[in-house]
Order: sequence, then C-alpha cells, then structure tokens
Amino acid sequence: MELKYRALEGMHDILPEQSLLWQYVESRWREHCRRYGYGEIRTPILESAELFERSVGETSDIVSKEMYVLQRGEERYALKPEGTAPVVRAYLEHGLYSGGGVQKLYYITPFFRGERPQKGRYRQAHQFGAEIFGAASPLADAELLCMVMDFFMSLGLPADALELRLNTIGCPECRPAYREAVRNFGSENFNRLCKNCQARLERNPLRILDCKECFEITASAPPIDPYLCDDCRAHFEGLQSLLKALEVAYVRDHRLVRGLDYYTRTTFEVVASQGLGAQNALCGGGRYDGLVEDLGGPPTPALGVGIGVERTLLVLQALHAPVPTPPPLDVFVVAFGDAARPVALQIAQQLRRAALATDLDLEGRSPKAQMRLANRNGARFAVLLGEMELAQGIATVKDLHTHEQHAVSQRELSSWIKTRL
RNA sequence: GGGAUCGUAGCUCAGUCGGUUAGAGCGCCUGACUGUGGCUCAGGAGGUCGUGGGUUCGAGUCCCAUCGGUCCCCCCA
Repeated sequence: MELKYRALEGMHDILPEQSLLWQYVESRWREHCRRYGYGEIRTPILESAELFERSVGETSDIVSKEMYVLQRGEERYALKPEGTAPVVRAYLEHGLYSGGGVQKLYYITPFFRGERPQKGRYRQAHQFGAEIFGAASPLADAELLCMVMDFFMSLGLPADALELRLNTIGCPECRPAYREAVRNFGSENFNRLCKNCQARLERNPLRILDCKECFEITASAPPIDPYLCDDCRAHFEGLQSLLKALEVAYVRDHRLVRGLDYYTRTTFEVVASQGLGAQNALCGGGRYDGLVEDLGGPPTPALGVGIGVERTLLVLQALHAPVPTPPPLDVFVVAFGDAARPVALQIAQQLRRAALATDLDLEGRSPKAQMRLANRNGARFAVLLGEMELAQGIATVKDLHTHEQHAVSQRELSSWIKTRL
C-alpha cells in the first residue's frame, strides 16, 4: 500500500504499546514532582518568536537555525524549542512572584527543533521540566539535582549507568574576565582550532570548550575557578559540599558551558553510558538568575532542568529496566447468536460501570472467534450469553485460567466476578 | 546544512551469475461437534518489490534521479 500521507520527518506517532511506557514515566514524573512540592504548569505550544530570541539567544543554534517560526500577518510565532522561556513568561504574566517566596513549577511538554533526526534526537521531542523561582541559595541547586537523580533511580536506572556532570559558568560580574581568558587562549591556539571554533571565538568563546573536535586542544584551556567572584565561588562550593553531604555523586566538568544564553553559575547534565548513541545527554539544566529580569520582571534567581523523555525511554529499554506490561482485560462478553448481542452489550456496560475492564465483539463474529478474541486479549473471564442464559436471566461465566464454568445471575455478575479476580 | 547506509506482504526477513506464476516465519481470517479460547492440523486473504526514468529480448536484481527510514557530524533533551 502506497502511503499518501506520513508523519513528518523526525516526528513520531506513539502507538498503544509505547503509550503504556509513556504513561508510566509521566506518572512517575508527576508523582516525583508532587513529593518535591511542585505544581504543574501547562503553557501553549506557540509563543511569540521574540520570547525565545530574547531568552535562548539570537545567536544560539536553537534559535538561529532550528526554531520553527510561523508568520501570520505581522505576528511571528515559534513552536516552543525548549521549555523554560514559556514558563518564565507565564511566571511574569500571572505575577507568580508577587506572593513572595519560592515557586516550584513542573511540566511535561513537546518541543520542536528543525534538526536532522538521529538516535535520541527528533524534530518533535518531549521534555519533563522543573523550574524553581526565587531561590538563590545553593540549597535549591542541590535539591534540584537530588530530585533529578532520584527520579532516574525511581525508574530503576542503576547509578553506575548515569553520570552527573557539574560546572559553574559564573555570573555577568565575573564571567567577562574568564571569557577573555578563554578568548586569549583560543587566539594563542587559533590555527589549531576548527573553523567553527575560530568563528566562535568572536561571538561566544566559551563554546570552544565543549567542541568535540577541539577537545584535545582545549584540554589545557584555563579553568574558570580562579576567575569566579566571591559570590559565585561561595555558591559553587556550597553546592558541592551539599552534594557530598547528600551523597549525590558527580564529576566536575570544566567544559560544560551549554548552548543557551540564559545560564548563569550552575550548569549540569546527566549522561547515560548505554542506550543513547551519540546523543547521550539524558537531561540538562542550570541556573538562570538573570532571565526573569531580562524578560521584564523583577530580579529573581531561578534554575531548572529539562529531561528528554524519548532519551529516558531509550535508556530504560537499553538497560532492561522493569516496565509495565499491558493490563489484561477482566472480562470478555461472548454472544451466541444474534439475539444475544444486544444483551451482551448491556451486560458489558453493566460490568464497565462496575469498573471491570470489559470488551466484546463488535463485528458479529462466530462464537469461536469471540472466544479467540477473549483469549488473545488476555481476559480472565468470559461471560457467555446464549438462548438458554437469556431465557433464565443468567450468564455462564468461564474462568479462562481454570476452564471452570458457573451459572451466575445477570444481576450479580459484577460482584461475582470481582470477588474472584 | 554535510555525510554514511538501507528501502521486497501488517511485522521480521529470504530472493543464487538479471530469466518465466515474487517466497518463508510471525500475525490476521476461515474450518476440523451448526453454543466455547490457548496446542495441533488444513485452507485462505494480503505485495504495481519506496517512486520515476534508463540499460536490456527480459529488472526485485544493473545505472541515474527522487522520496523516505536509520545512524553520524553539527547542535542539544
């Protein structure tokens, strides 16, 4: 069969079998966030394109070459390419800062980036996100990292399959000096850098640090530590001692500078050793203390994380983590003869209202075919209705495990079955 | 945006140096007491071999283009 229409490149349908997995990790995420005091936020898929240009950065790859932009009249909209900016926008729009104190928001959202798809990278992907507003203390960073690592653990991912990478990139006060130091380093080694990085040296010199091609050269690049201002140093040291106290394992990664413009101080990633191929970052995030103000709000320290749902699923499968199996049907109602079909539907409705997972044939199939369906769907009981049962107001209930059959009054069907499930 | 690789039934794949009606397994449908499943057996449906050109007496097999999938670079979840 030639397909006239198919899903767009890099976009995928999620079929029932996979949906089960999605629902599982989603419910885990929701429960997890609840335990940590988060409330859910849902923001539109479409936002003003400018929101992302201002926050993620016009020169970032995400905005400059991957964002889906729609033009309608004078307005320019963008399919959200990441989750944080819309949440910050909503935080401001609804004055969530006005209550004072800390706001914790979590979300589950699709996002869109027009990249060439590969393993773990799609044009529509999904993200579990969590953002904390109004907390400047490293306590917040530590709690967020705990929450993330605990989340992966709760999915049955062994600690040795994951690695938390941590860094600080300073703040607008101390980063310029470090930026200059890296730029100088780059200039001294200009001819050895790849073309990409030679260009980066002007706009965003820190990005040469996480270039894979220039990995060997930048190994000797200056670390940020001596350049950190007192506050940034204290923050980072505070975070590290908290992580030690909490027994959260991490590795310091001097190169972790990340590609979104809004980050300050803490940056982190969790990478997986198996299942992901080249795109091995399961999640990424950090602090963005300047973003709320940049978008027109009051100065508000903030931080957050985005977890790739597809990537999480890939790792779960690669590591054979325990996942739910399709729930079996409780009951399949079988009609012998056309006269019994309407009754079969009535009885199915009665059972469904009693919270029993019930199905029946809708095609007018033979009794044998109906029994096959019952079996294939994993039903525990078959409720058989024929002339004899109709005449007596009963049903024959067959236990598909033991093959035993009982005559049960139609009125008492659901309670009879429930006590035997 | 650049590159590699693949594209035969719903799924997983076979198809020999180009040769006649394109196969298997799984799945699906029907039947083997005209009111009863799982196993077994017997039948059956389902493919313009991604698409379009070309070479040839003849193309699923060779060539070109095109469209998709997968993976890699880039970048990131």
